[in-house]
Amino acid sequence: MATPAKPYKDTLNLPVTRFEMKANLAAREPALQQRWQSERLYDQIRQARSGQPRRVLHDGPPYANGDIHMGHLLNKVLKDLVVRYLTMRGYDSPYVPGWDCHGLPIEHKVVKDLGPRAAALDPAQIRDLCRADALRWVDIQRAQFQRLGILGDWDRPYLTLQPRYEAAILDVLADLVAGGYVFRQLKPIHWCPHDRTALAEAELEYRDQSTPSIYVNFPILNGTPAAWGDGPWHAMIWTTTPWTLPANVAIAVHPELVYLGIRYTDPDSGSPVQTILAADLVPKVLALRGITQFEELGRCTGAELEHAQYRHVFLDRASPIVLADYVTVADGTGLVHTAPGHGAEDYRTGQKYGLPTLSPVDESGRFSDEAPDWLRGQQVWQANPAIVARLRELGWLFHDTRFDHSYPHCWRCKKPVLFRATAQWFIGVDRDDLRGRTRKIIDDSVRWLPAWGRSRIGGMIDNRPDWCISRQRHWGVPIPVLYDDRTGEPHLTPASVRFHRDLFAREGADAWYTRPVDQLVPPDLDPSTHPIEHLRKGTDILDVWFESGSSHRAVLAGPDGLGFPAFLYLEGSDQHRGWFQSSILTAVATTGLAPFETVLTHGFVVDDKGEKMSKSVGNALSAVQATEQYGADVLRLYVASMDYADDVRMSERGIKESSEAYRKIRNTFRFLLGNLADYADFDPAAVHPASLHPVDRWALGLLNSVIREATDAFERFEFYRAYQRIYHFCSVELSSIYLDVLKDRLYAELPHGPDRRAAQFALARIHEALARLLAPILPHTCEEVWGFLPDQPARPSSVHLALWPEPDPAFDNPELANRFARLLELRERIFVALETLRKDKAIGSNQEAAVAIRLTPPAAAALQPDLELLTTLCIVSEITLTADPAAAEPIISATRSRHPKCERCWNLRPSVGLAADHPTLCARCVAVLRALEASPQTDPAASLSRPARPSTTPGSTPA
RNA sequence: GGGCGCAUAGCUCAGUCGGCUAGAGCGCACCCCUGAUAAGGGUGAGGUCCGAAGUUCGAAUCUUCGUGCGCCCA
Repeated sequence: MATPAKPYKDTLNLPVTRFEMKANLAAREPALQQRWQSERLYDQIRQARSGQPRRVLHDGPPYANGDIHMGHLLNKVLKDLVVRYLTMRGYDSPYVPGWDCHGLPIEHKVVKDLGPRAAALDPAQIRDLCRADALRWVDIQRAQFQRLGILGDWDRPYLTLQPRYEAAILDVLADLVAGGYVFRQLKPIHWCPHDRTALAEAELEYRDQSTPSIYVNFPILNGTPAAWGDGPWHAMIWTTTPWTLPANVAIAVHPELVYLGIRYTDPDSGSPVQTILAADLVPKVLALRGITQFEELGRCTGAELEHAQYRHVFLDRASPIVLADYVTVADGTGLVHTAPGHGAEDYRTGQKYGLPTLSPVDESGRFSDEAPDWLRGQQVWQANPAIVARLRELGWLFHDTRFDHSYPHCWRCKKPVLFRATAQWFIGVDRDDLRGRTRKIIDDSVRWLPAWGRSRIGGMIDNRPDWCISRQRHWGVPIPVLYDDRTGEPHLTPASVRFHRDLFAREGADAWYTRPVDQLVPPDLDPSTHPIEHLRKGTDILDVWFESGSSHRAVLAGPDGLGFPAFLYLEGSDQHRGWFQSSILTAVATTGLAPFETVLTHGFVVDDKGEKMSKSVGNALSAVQATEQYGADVLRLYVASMDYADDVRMSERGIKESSEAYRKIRNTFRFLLGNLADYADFDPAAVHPASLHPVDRWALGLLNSVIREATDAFERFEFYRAYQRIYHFCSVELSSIYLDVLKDRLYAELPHGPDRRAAQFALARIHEALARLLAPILPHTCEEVWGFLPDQPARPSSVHLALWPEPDPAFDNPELANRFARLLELRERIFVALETLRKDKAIGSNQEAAVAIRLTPPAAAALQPDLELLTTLCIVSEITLTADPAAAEPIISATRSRHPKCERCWNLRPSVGLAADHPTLCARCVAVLRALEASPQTDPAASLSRPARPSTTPGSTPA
């Protein structure tokens, strides 16, 4: 290939490598992943780390539904960075991925797809369809995670639908029952009277509806401020659901709102009425009846009305006025009719004040026997007029009109739903002071990263209500309760739950649906008092948060577990409310310990404007598509580059920028490899430390600091710090300084000579350390690079079996580092001078320049010994130094060198032309050529193309 | 509406205890090289440190109140 014009080019040691500049990750990564799989890399790593100290990152299970999105990508890549780092640090760090397989979204979708046919299927058949759907998504998501290069036990994941997992859930439940935490209580839920079924929030469709709107005066018995004078006083409420009035047990006011006690004259009867209204609403409410005049008899805050008593408008019942901060003056009267059996907020208030939860409505939406005679059997909607008429007749009705508002309807039959109290199962968070004990463990025994995670989850634990663990669905783990249909009495004991646990372990939770009752009777249920013919199976399943919250039992605990507690849980910050909380509650209640030592959270993926990604807005990036287009390593680098403690901005442009950074790193590796192709020919140990140039020792000292800082960053899970440091090293310290400076030595010196070998020694060490440092972030690229390193007996076959790099104290040299810092500062000033020269077209490359520096005499004396080093660092032909007392600041001037240019090394040297046999070369190049001619074994072409590893780089044939 | 957070250059990040003209890399513009070549090198332009008020000799940094955005709850 040598052109006659440049015969000397063939005598240079130019870079040679088969490591391609073009990454082609879309094709290369899947091939590598295939290789890892067939070589069973994960198992090899497990074996290699067997017996080492364990550090387990316990995977929080994603929901098995839909393609993975950027949030999954962020989460799983962060986990992988941790696991790979721990593994390289020598820990036994298994990673068992999991999936959350039960729950409403899958069941809802399955039922929806079935349409009318769903009604004909029994629960077991629905469950079969749900299982098939969940498993299908597990397979899809598994492939998508693997495509990202996530290292884990993908052949043996944990699934919440596995019998062994379902058994573990009941194991936890049994312990909670034994601990006295589990109880049954009425709670209002959305209920469709047409379909006679419970509905989840996600199954409601809100649409506008016209309802009654009535204002009712409740007679107050006592408790109004004394200054307001004698009664009779009233409290005026507003409601759009008259049918819930039979369940009224309180009237809620806002503690800080101002209320007025007023007297107005009823336009119909002409008699005066004294009632209470929120001050802001008095004129508006009175205007409904055309009343413009009223008398203010007193005012007070809502807080002063607390505990006042009133009498129900048509029942013989006294109830209190209570405080609730959700009361507003947006609508109504500022006094809220409260029926805990018919509303979520009302229920919470009822719990707070110990009020009864009344719900005299049956499953078809008719008033039950608990309702007054005159309502019994009526559909609640149809009873509204009767109730209004009764209020009018009794004189309590202030006003009656209509109101249009958004009201929930059933997704299936499209009819309005109601809130109806039903018996639900709970975990009492105040039983045995579970709340307080959990709070103490949160405060004292868990490390939260970032630290505010503690106050976040702590506040949630402090304020959370009892945990309702029952759901009226089919796709989940049944609460194994047997009811006596004569009394409704439930049987749920530690022994009974453990009996069903063992059954589920053998047959899965399906047994509950497929086996007849007589095969489900636990040994502690006495058939003489509870005859089998009177037993019926409970139809509730467990809250899926209870399932995933039991993963510490299913995956960590026990002889086959990964180890309890886990070293780390790592999820999005929404899990303070979700998985972290359900996990710590169940773990504290059953073991007294937190299931994790450290909890690390990340923010959410948002778009380039910082707003959340959503399909409907159209700003969501596809994780699957991005991986295909740019490659997993590019996206992994992107994730590693950002501080994930806060929200993480991701955009197409960001990925492109990450892609650029990737190319820079890849090219740095490529240059290193290109200059190490013949490195296998000699023993690095044979390179004498004294042969290293100062710049080599400087670079190796820098490498030490890179290793230390990256290690420190990984230890703190601050991957972006490691990224910034490593990237800066590649881009600035290597590419633009060290490697640039090294080119003359690498290309022009004798191939096996000490100067070139010294450089290669440094490059090899840098290369190896970089490959390891970047292996967690760029597992594919580093594995590829690893295959190009010269073979050594001690090196593992995969970089992922290798250990994390260690700094070599022999290269720590602060004095040298300081010297270089000063020289590099001077170098920058020189470059500014060269730039002027270049603009003037006086020079092209730095090699053509001659630099003159004037310094004060002491400064000049200090620089003198490093003058040659500075010349090398600047890649100029010569630098002259003059002492000048006037040069307070360095005075730098540059010209084109007057020496001729060496045709081989392109330096401008006075020695060019001195040798008669090589009239266009400098003395150094002449000497190198003569040495090459004298030593027959050094054929640079053959040497440079020798493959580093025969297996991956088949030898090229010397020309 | 409440709880927990975040806000420094177009992007990703530094900025110690309150103390120099607020830094780096990328990107961008311009230039060089053509022996890392769909590479490589250089120079340069980019900042209302989210806003306002306060504390202080001095605030990106501390305090308060806002604004925007996120998660969770209502």
